[in-house]
Formats: sequence, structure tokens, C-alpha cells
Amino acid sequence: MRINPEKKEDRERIARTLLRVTLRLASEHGFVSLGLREVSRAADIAPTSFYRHFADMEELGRELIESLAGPFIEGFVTRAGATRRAAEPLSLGVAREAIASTAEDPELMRFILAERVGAIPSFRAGIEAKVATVSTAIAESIESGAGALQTDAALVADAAVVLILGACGDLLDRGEEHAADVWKRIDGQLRILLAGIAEPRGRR
Amino acid sequence: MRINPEKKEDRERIARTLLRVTLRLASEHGFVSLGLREVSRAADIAPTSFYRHFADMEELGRELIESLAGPFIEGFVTRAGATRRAAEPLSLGVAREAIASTAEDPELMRFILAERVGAIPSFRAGIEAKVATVSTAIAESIESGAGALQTDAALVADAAVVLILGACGDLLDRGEEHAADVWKRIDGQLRILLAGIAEPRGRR
DNA sequence: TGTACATCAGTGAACGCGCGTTCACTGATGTAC
DNA sequence: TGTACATCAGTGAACGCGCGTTCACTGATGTAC
Repeated sequence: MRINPEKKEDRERIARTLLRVTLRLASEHGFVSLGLREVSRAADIAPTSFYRHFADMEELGRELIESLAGPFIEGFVTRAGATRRAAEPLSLGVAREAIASTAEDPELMRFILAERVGAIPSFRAGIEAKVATVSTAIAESIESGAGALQTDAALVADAAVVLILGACGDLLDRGEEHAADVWKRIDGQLRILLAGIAEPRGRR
Repeated sequence: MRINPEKKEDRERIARTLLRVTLRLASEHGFVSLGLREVSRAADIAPTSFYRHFADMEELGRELIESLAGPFIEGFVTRAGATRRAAEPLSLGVAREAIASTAEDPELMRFILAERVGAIPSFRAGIEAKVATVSTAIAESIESGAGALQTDAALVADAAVVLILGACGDLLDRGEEHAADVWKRIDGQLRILLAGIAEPRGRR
């Protein structure tokens, strides 16, 4: 049986709705507090219909990471590459895009920040894998640009990513009206960090 | 009526038990998923007895932050000060103590890391307040030691704390057998960061 | 073109269960005099 | 010293409620021939 395109669209639309309402509710009460009935109610489907899409909330969470969080996070690098200014370190571009993305989809960013260090190991691992791609991209950019030691480049790239995610968390808590402050802070932090790697080993 | 010391000890012992079992259960399933009955069961008291100690789980959580997480976090600085080696930057000492503390009480550290970016605003604020004292101590140490600009010292101190907490999260996920790797990484990151602040503004 | 059958998303009824909370009670301890 | 009373942590019974899950059913759509 071939698949009816309309039917398929309907199915995917409902699945997307489930993912979105889960993000909204999770940003209010936390993902692990959510139940299948609460999510189904918010998505306007019967509780029993939930099972047509996901076996349980944990499977929904994994899908959330794969289909929404993953592209979102990897998009930081893609967009930073596209809008990159001359001689600007990649990490600064990633910071800019991450902050812009946070403002665009705060619920998704809250989910990512929370589950990155939350109680569900498979979520932690899934998100860490996405974040690692950003870290790798920055490390390569530092290596090829500054000619730094490979190990130092990796250390600095990891640090940059952690700081950038921290800045996004700040932004979520302090509200978008403080975006300029948050940007100034992360900009300063990354510049100091990058200046540090340029220092010869002897001076450290 | 004066308080019977024995009675008071009993009362406090049960309250402490409630806090500890909550940490244990939260490290398995996440704080927001916990119920009063589950916690009471694990603490070997009747569900109704819970109310003799806390009005609800959120009040218990706030007590957790004030009486356990607070001293734990502030202890990083205290102990770093006490065991400080000559000319060692304070942030490195704090990192050492934070990692040691994580190994000693992983459940408490998991709670701190999770709720610092979790869904309950009062928890986020409470933990951030404790973390801010560490950041302030490090900032003062950098200012007086390196003679750096005050604003730069604050930026670097904040960055150092974020990196240190990230390292503790790494340690929790990768297991204590990787403590040496985690230490090497955070040590390198902090040294590069501190080298960066020594750089004159012009070179950045 | 028509007919019989297969697939599958969505549903309402029903289930047993654990939840948070209220209540009246017990029993140990402290206070008043 | 004895007696009457107050305080208070802990408890078991009971409540109404929302939960996850199973089940049999509907109706729309696709397939076979």
C-alpha cells in the first residue's frame, strides 16, 4: 500500500504538535513531570491516540532531540558560517547565532539546557552528541586559523561551547531585554579565552 | 515550653533523612518527578508525617538548597583557601575542591547542576545566588592578584565558575575513574583563560 | 467500474493504581501549681 | 510530689482525582481483481 500524501501530512502534523506542546509544557514544569495525558490534552487528541505516534514520553523526548534539538544546535555553526564576518573567530559567530536562536525558540533552548544535565541518561547523551559537533567545528577552526596545538584547540573549543550555552541560559532567565548585556559578556569571555591560547606555553 | 533536646534531634534527623532520600531519588528520576509519598516511603515515615516537616515538595527543595547545596558550594572556596598552594590561582583551587566534592557527594552535585538550569525558577535563583558567591571570591582574587581590570576580572571569574561546573558534570557522567582526565581538561582551560586576561587589550 | 478486503489513525469506555490531602486519634513530653 | 492540662510528631483510614494502559470499534483510504 502506498502512502497517501495527505494522510501522511496529517500524521506528521499531529506528531509535530505533540513535540511542540511538550516543549511548551516542559518549559513550565520540567519534562519529567509531564504525562502522556497532559500532553495529549494540550495537543487536542485523545490520550489513546498518543500511542499512534510514540510508545511513551521517553520516546517522544528522544524524537524531540533528534528532530528539533539536533538541527537547532547544528544550525548555530551553519548559520555562523553563512553570516561570518571577515577574520571573526567562529566561536563568536556561534555565540551570536546561539543567542539569536534562543530568542527565537526559548522553549527549545530551555529543554536543551535542562536535559543536557538532567536525570535521563539517554537525553544527556543525545544532546551531548549534538553539542559535540559544534565543539568539533570550533576546534577545527581554531587549529587551522591560529595554528594552535591540537589539544589546546579542543580545550578552548569545549570551553567556548560551555560558555555560550551558559550565556543562552542567562538570556532565558534575564529576559530578552538584556540580550545586549548577555552578548557583551560572552563576547568578552570568548575574546579573553582566545587571547589565552595565543600565549606561548611558557608564560602560562 | 522549652524544647527537649532529644525530641529536637529526632525531628531534625527525620528532616535530614527526607532531604537525603530526595537527593538520591532525584538523581535517578529528576526532582520534579518526585512525589511526597515516594519520598516519605523511602524515608520510612507515613505520608501524612511528611507535613510535620515540609508543606510540600517545593519547600523541601528550597531547604535542600539552603541547608545542603549552599554550604556545599560555598565550601569550594573555603576549602580552596585552606589548602591553597603558593601562587596558585584561586580558580584552580576551587576547581580541585569542586571535583573532590563531586566525588564525595555526586547526588548533591547532580541536583545542583540539574536545578541550576531546571524548570523551577525559585530553585534556579537560589542556586545561582550560591554560585555567585564563588564567582565573586574568584573575581576579587583575580583583581588583587593580577591587577586586571575589574570588569575583566568579573567576566573571567564567571567563566571560570561555569567551566568548573561543566567539569563536575563531565565527572558525573564519565565516572570517577576519569577524574584525572577531567582535572587535566579543566586545569588547561582555566590556565588558558587566565593567560588571556594577562594580555593587553590591544592584542585582543 | 464495482466489490470485497486490508490497513491504520483516532476514539470512548473502562480498569486498577498511586497520588496529595484531610481528619481524628495516640502517646510521649513539658508546664503550671 | 502529684495532678490536670497543653503541645506536637507520628499515624491509619478515607476521599476524590488523574494517571497509563487495554480493548473493541469507527471510518477513511488504498489494493486486488
